[in-house]
Amino acid sequence: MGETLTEHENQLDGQDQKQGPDAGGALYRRVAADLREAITTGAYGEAGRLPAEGALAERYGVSRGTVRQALAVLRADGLVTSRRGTRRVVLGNARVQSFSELLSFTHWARSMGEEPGGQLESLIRRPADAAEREQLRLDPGAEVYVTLRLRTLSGTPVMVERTIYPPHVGVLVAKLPPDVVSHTEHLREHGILFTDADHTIDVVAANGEDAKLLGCRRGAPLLRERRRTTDPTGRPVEWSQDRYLPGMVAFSVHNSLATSALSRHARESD
Amino acid sequence: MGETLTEHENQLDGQDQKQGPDAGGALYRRVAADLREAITTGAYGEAGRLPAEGALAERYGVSRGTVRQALAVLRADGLVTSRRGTRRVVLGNARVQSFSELLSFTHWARSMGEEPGGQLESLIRRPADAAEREQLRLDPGAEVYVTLRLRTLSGTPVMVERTIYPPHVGVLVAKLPPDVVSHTEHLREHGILFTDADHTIDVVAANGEDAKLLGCRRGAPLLRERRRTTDPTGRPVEWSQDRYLPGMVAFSVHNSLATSALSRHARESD
DNA sequence: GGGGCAAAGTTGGCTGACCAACTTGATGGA
DNA sequence: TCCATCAAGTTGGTCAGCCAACTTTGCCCC
Repeated sequence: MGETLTEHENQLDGQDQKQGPDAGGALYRRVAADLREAITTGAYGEAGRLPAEGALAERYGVSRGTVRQALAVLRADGLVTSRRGTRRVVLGNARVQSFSELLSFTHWARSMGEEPGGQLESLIRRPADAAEREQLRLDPGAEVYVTLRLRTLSGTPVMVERTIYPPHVGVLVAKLPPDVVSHTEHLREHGILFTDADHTIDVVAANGEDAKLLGCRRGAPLLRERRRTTDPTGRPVEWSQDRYLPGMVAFSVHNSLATSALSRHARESD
Repeated sequence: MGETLTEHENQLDGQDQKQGPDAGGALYRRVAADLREAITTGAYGEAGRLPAEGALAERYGVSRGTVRQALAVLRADGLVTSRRGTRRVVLGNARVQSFSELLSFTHWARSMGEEPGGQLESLIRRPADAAEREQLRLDPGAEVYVTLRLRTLSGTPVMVERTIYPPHVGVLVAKLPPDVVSHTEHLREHGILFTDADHTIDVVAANGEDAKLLGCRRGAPLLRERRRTTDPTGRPVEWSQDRYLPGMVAFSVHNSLATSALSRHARESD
């Protein structure tokens, strides 16, 4: 009971417990956000112990179940441990970005204080091949929109992005001016939402096109991320293949016995 | 109400609702396992809708809260969507492996039906440098154990593994014969548990040592995975750097607005 | 001092209940 | 026919309570 925190000590002040404009509307999200803040600023120390669930519940004026929900978020992000019988322990200062920073090159760049750029090299419409129909769950005979873009950070080329869009998304992309930086943002404003994504990360050699755009040798190694994104209803909205120059980017994941989402697997035929 | 499933229709048969020897002890884990089975075998169709939470609760004879806990697992694995107002939809057949398959080269290889091998090239004990003390949370003056191993799949070299162990783990590793395939398994039997891991994935060029062991050119691109693993108490037990030959392996992640754990970030200095 | 043991503290798991927010489909009117 | 409205169905979120399993601490006894 002798714990005295200089901050994070009162019960979610602001707006009479209504949804404040800063934090997420749900109670457990606000508790999670507050605890995350407290942890990353070192309020509990490097490997310190968190207060008990009951104590947190009392402090925030919520039920223990809500606190548990909040802590589950932090556990999934790899911020704290979680085992029966003992208090939670701070694991690390893992800064896990928002979902959008992973999906949108633009958001990611801006969050680092860099200026993102994108130049559309080509946009064509053509019938989908078998693999594309499979990935985007399209009927035989359906068409797809294929874009090729060179992405830059503060002017220097970083990544080549090849994206396949299903028709209902492609028509919107096709209407965009070629110098629009963020397709994702534009699509969101037109009601196309991105909620789930599967990522696969490996290494490939640069082909002629990659080499010309990125200014590297043909055959030079590139970090490749393939991504299939779906909307809230589960409908695929994008199938993209991004190729990064080495040394510019790395991908980070946390996984644990509790919640694992990453998997290593043998590369299937390309 | 007209749903008739040929399987997965009764209430978790076996052992009088006690923890069966096959499934996880917790009730929600068994429900999750059963639903995963049903989904991956296509019982609900490609993009079909799952039964309502209430219906599942009744079917399995558990409360709705338990069903929700089970479904949260599937949602985190990217198997189903989850939005307010409508039934859950099957997202994909994502086969997410167990935590151990990611941490242990041996487990991973065996799960693919390949024969893993490992040859210890060197094992030395020396004072930890600043970075190692930081990663493994060691006191100044502490020593570390450094291993270098060449990993093979069915005889062919695949990966070079450099692992830094803190003293309490290193002493155990040092006692192992040089041809032990799975260090992880051996350590687990001696009470060293692996529960949480942070992974960072990027590309590096092979140095002279890599080239000699893997049989590739110096400067050839390798897929690098750096991993820091901790035990249940949050204490670091390993800091490893694995370098894979390209084309042999890829990493997969699922993330969503609900649960995001992956992050892309600019590469800091090496 | 050391080892075993009991008790307190803490998280995991499960239940039942309630309301809010949202989606979908049907109904009915312009 | 088309559109607005409404009602039913469904998931999200929160609460209170209970017990089990586990860890840690401190006590007692040898």
